[in-house]
Amino acid sequence: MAKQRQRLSDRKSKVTVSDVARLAQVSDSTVSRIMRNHGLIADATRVRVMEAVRALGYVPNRIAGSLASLDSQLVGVVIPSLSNIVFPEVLQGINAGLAGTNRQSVISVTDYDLDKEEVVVRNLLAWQPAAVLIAGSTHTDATRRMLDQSGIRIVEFMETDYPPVDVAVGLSHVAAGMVTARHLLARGYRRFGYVGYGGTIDVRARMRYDGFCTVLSEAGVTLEGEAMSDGQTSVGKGRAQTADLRARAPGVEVIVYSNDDMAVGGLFHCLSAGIRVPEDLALFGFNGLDIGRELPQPLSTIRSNRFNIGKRAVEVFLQDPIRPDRPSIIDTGFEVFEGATA
Amino acid sequence: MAKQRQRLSDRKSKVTVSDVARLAQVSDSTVSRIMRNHGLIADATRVRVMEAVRALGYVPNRIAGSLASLDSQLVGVVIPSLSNIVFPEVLQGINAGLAGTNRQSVISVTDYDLDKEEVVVRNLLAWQPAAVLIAGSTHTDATRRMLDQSGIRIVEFMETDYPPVDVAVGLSHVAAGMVTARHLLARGYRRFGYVGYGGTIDVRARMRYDGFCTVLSEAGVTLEGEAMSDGQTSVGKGRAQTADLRARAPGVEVIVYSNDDMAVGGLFHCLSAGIRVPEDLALFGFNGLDIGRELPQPLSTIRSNRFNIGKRAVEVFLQDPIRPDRPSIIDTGFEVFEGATA
DNA sequence: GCTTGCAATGACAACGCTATCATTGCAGTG
DNA sequence: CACTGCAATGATAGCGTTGTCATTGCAAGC
Repeated sequence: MAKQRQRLSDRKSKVTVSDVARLAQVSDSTVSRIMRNHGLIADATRVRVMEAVRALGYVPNRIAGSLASLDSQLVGVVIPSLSNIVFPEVLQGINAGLAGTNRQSVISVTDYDLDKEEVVVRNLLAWQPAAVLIAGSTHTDATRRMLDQSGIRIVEFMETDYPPVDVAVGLSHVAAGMVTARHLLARGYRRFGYVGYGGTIDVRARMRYDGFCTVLSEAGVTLEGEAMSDGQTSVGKGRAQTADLRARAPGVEVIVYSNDDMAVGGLFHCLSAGIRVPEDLALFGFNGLDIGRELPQPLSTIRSNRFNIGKRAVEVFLQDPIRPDRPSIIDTGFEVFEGATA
Repeated sequence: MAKQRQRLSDRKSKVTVSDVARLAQVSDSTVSRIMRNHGLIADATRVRVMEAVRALGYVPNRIAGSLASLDSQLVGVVIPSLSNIVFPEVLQGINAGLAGTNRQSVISVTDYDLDKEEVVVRNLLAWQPAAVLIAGSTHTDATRRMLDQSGIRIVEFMETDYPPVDVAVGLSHVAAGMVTARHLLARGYRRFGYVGYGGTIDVRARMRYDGFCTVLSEAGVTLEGEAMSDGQTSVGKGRAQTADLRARAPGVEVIVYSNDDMAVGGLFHCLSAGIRVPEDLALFGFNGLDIGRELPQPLSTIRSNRFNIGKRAVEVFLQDPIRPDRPSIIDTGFEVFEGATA
C-alpha cells in the first residue's frame, strides 16, 4: 500500500484542478487547457468547467504550473534604492512594458550594497525568472558569474559605460558629465563648484563627476570647491551643502549637482538667502525631474528618460528572449535642458 | 517501459539536487537539508556537499521547493501607483520589515483601477503568497471575496476608515481632513479654497476632502472655490490649479491641498507671482514629505508616516501568520506640522 | 556481548500542474 | 459501409524539491 502523507490536513483545503475536473465531469487536462486558453475546447465544455471554477472558487497554482511547464513567467528586477525617485520611475517603465504580457516582475532592492546585491541576485535566480533586469553594470565577480551562467537574458539598465554581461540600456554618465562641463564652459562660466552625495556608493553619480572634471581640467579650469555628503540623495542635503560650499568658496559662479534633488535644495537655499539665480550663483542639475520644471524658475539640467529606460529594458527581452552570442548596448541618450538657473 | 519525456533537452542543462548529491556521494535529502540549514549534518558531509554545490554552480529551485513545502515565502504587495512618492515610501517600510526574513515581496500596481486590482490580486494569489499587503480598503466584491477566501493574512494599509477583511494599518483620512479644518479654523481662517486631484480615483484624497468639508459646514463656513484636476498628482498641477483658483476666487485666504505635491506647486506659483505666503495666501498640504520641510519656508501640513505604515504592515503578519477570527485596526496616527505657510 | 539511544543519512511519495501521446467519436468521402 | 481525418478529450509521467518515515552505524551502559 502506498504511503499516504497527510499534508493536506493543515492546509485550508485547497481547491485543485482535480476538484474542478471532478465537478465538471472532465479530465484534469481539459481543465488545464481551459484555464490557459490553449488547445481546442467545445463551447459547452468550457462553460461547464468555468461554472465549476466559479462554484469552487478555484485559483490556479502558478507555482505548480511553473514547475510543470519549466517557465516561471517571472521577471527579476534589481534596483539600488526606492528613495531615489528615479528608480520608481524606471519601475513604471518596466510595468508599462510588461503590461499585456502575463509576466510578473519581482523587485529587490540592494541599498547600493554590492554584497547585498549578490545575495539578492542569488535569491532571484532561485525563482527561475525568465529574465533579470538589473540597475548598473558594477557587480561583484560572483554576481556577474551567476547572471552569466543563468543563461537567461540579463538587461543592465541606467548606464552604458561598462561592458554588460548581455545587454545594457541607458546612457553614458561619463558623457553626461562631460556635456555638462562643455555646456557651462560655453556659456562662459569659469569658476565651478560641485555638490554631490554618496561619492563612493552611487557609481553613476561618480561617473558624471569624473566626466565633468575631465573636461574641466582639459580646459585648464579647476574646481574651486566641492561638498559631498554621505548616504542617500535628498533635497535637504542639497540645501545644506550649498550653504556650506557657498561659505567656503564664495567666488564660485556655478554649482553643478549630482542630481536634481540636490540642485532643488540648492535653489531653495538661494531663495531663502536672497541669492539671485543665476546672476549671483548659477545651478545645474541632472535627471530632468518634473519638479525642476515647476520651480519658480526652471532648473537647468540634463534630461535622462527613466521611464523610457525601463520600458526599453523590457522590450529588449520580450523581443528576443534568447540571449544573443555577443553583448550589446542600447543608448537611450540624454539632452541638455536649458532652464533658467544656469 | 516508462515514457521518457525529453523536456530537458531544450533546457540549459539545469543543475539539480540530484546532480549535487551524486557528485558529493550523498542522497538528495542530505543536500536538501544542507541547503536549508535544517536537521543534523556531519561537518565533513556539509563541506563535501558545499564543494559540490560550488563546483556545479548549483542554485536551488525555489519553485519546486515551494511546491513541495507548500510555502512560497512570497508576500504579495498591491499599490495603486508608483508615481505618487508615498507608495515607494511604504515599499521601503515593507522592505525594512522583511529584511532578515527569507521572504520576497512581489509588487503589483493597479493604477487606481479597481478592475485592474481584481486581476492583479487574482494573479498574485496564484503565487500562493504567505500574505497580501494591499493599499486601501476599497475593492470590488470579487476582490474582497478572493482575499477573504484565500485564508492567508490580508493587511490593508494606508487607511482605517473602512472595515478591513482582516487587518488595517494606517490612519483615518476622514479624521485627517477634519483635523485640518479645525486647525485652520482655530488659526482664524474663514475663507477657504481647495485644490485637489483625481477626486474620483484616489479614495483617500476624497475622504480627506469629505472630512474637511464636514467640519467646515459644521462651522457654518463654505468653500469659496475649488479646483480639481484629473489623473495623477503632480507639482505642476498644483501650481496650475493654484493660479486658476486664485483667479476665480481672489478672496480666498487659505488653500488646502490634496497633498504636499500639489501644495508645493502652489507655493511655487506664489513665489513666481509675488504672492506673500501666508500673509496674502496661506497653504496647507498633506503627508509631510521631506521636500516640504526644505522649502524656503516649511510647508504647513499633516504628517503621516508611510515608512512606518509599511513596516508595521509587515510586522503584523510576521508576528501572527494565522489570520485571527476577528478583523482589527492598527492606527499609526498623524500629526499637524505647523510649518510657516499657514 | 548485547541492547539502547541517538546522530546521521537514505528512500520515496507527495506537491499541483502541464506536455506529450493516446484515444474517442463523428462527419464526410468514395 | 468501411475508411479517413480531425475536433475534442483523456491518461499519465514528469517538473525539482521537501516531509515523513526508515535505516544505518556507533558509543555508552549493563
